[in-house]
Amino acid sequence: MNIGKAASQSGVPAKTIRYYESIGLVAEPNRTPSGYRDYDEADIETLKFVHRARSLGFPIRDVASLLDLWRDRDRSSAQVKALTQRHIDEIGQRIDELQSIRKTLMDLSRRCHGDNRPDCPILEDLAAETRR
Amino acid sequence: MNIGKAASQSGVPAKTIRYYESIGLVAEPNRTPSGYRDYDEADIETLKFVHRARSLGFPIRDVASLLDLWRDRDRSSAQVKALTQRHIDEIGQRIDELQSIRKTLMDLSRRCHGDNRPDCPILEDLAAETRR
DNA sequence: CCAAACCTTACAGTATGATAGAAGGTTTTT
DNA sequence: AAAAACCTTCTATCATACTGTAAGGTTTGG
Repeated sequence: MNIGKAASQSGVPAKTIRYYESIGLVAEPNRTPSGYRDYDEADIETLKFVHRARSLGFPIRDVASLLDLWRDRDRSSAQVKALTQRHIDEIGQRIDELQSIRKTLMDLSRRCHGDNRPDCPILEDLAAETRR
Repeated sequence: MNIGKAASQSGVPAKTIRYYESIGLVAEPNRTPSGYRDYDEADIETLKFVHRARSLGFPIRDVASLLDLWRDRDRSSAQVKALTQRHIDEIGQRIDELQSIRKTLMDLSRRCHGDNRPDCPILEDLAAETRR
């Protein structure tokens, strides 16, 4: 299966597959006599795995770890769970941060008339308030 | 006031001040006879404004707009409010996305024993499930 | 008076993860 | 057989926002 087919089967664009190969995230596939990359079913499963892990926001480094664990028949589920928990925690922190920012903005926005007059607490606060 | 002082007063690192100048976000300040950047109080206020807007997650492009509005005595508060609302919406979308990912991960994690056994629904799902 | 601690510009590199384009070879379709 | 649609490698660029480094000039403190 050539890279175009592998791309449509796995959901990972051909360009991105080559990129993943170049950074060592996925192994180099076999080649046809003419030099085309030749993917088998196992390769496609790997690409799908990577695609799903990325879509869940795992950074490339973590995807590499997950792939290693996936392939390691002696892994403990605790290792996988720990990695996942770390990622969950990081996402939680990002959410908290964004919510705090959003709340501040909404407070500011609520106090702004939003009409034709120029006075605006949003700008006033950006200009003067000492926050955090 | 030289750039080091301006940096400590405003909270924006000297390097970053020069960067902001280079992209046109802030104006070029006066120079001393020897060529040093020379900042006055108004410059510092501008830098503080930028610093606060950035800390609220406004992208540089939006900070530029806010600065323009801040300086425009004829602005309408509606313009500022609209810009802020857009930013609030964007943050809301990012939060929703992260929460959805987090929920999926927590569901997976809950089903994983997290012990010494190798079987792990997290990996199984990454390998096989067709999601979204 | 001289060394430390500033400052200057210019260029390159970091982080993160791709994506685009060029030049040229291969396969498939008509 | 020719054209369309692939594929190859290599290099560069995007987005976003800085940060680091080198080479050299200026100011400040003891």
